[in-house]
Amino acid sequence: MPKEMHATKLAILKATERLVAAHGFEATSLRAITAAAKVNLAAVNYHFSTKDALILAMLNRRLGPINEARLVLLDRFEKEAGENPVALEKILEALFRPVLDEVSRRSQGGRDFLRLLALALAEPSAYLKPLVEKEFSEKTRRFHRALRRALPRLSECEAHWRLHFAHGVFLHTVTHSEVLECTSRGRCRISDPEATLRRIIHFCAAGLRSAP
Amino acid sequence: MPKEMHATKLAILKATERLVAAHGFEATSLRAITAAAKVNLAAVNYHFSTKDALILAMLNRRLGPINEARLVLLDRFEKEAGENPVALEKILEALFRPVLDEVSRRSQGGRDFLRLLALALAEPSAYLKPLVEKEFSEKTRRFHRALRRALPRLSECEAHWRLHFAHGVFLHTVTHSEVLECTSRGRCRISDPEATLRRIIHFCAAGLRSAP
DNA sequence: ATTTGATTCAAACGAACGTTTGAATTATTC
DNA sequence: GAATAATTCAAACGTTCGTTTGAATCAAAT
Repeated sequence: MPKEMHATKLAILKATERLVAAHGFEATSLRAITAAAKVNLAAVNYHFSTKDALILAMLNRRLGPINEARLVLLDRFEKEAGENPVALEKILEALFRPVLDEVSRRSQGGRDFLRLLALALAEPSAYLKPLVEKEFSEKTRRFHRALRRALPRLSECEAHWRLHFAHGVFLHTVTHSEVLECTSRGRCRISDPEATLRRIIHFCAAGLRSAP
Repeated sequence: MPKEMHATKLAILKATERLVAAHGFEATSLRAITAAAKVNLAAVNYHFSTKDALILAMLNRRLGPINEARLVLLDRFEKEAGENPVALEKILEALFRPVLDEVSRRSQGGRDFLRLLALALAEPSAYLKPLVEKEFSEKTRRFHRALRRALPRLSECEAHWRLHFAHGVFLHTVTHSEVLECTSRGRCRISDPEATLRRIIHFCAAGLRSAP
């Protein structure tokens, strides 16, 4: 897909990613984007029709592969487990690792991607709602089922709540890591993704396993 | 303070709260605010100088009392505990209850307030940074100290991480409750604040207590 | 009743926005 | 190499934005 994409289109997407992460959706103008991408202003409307469509294309480019990777990883763990339920820690790893992998894969711009995640979640504009719902709905269903097999004592409702909590731990940790660095006065850093992942999984597993 | 405030100023603040929660900071124009508040457009600049100052005033009006209530509640629990460390569940209650109280106190507009919280956290604009830092820094220090007394086996660094995780559980739960309602297909509702608080505290306490 | 200060108002300011246009340019196809 | 399609470009469109202005209105104090 990226091979077949025009250089202009790709440059616009990359510039959009960087600028939106830094300034937000509304505060990022098409003029700033096209200036950073060194393309003509009208190129945006030519390649993406509208600004909203550009934003959606930019988010989909990143979120699609990540959700796919999550399901692939869960598949692998389920195959490895055979008849047994997948271990709770493995389920959480399948849920969280692909995001952190995406962050560390790209030397720079890793944090940009997390900012976009936080922005898209908080954005009240209606045009992002379908994307967020798609992002959560079908993926969560698979993980919910795996979770219920791993923790059969949990009621269906309780499992939904706790999966929501686990998502909160992860999303808040990675999207607002600067808060942790600030309140700990630099003592805690998120720079090591593997250690961060281990901490998050450990915390969530304990919360998920606790007696209802 | 609200007694001494001019009716115009108050009407602007209330309208701002509602509209910003619905549409975001940038997407909410002063013209929309003043129309909803039934005041003249220039009244905003007269009473608040600038739009940014208006946003800050609106957020401070809500966040200030809540952080105060958190510390007051923690004080009370510490006094009740005497020489002993405050129970972990009490610490978490002091941290989270004041927010949910604020939500249920106002029949309507309760969810508006949570949306504002999520928006302010995600907003990349520089002018909100001081507010977010003030919101977290001094308050977190008090709760961090109480947490270390309750869980002396935790290293200082580990305590910072886990407090950050607990914040994530709470903030994501309340600010994105619609995601939970969607993924659970309506089975889980956040409408009962007391039950929600109990669930969150239970989950976080288990995660915080787990062996390092 | 008059003066003084605070508040409201209609109107306009300049700047920035997303989008459109139509010609110029480049790439592709026959 | 001519014809056709795809892309780029400078310029402008109409709108909306936050802010300012200066007169009008209201309140309080003399």
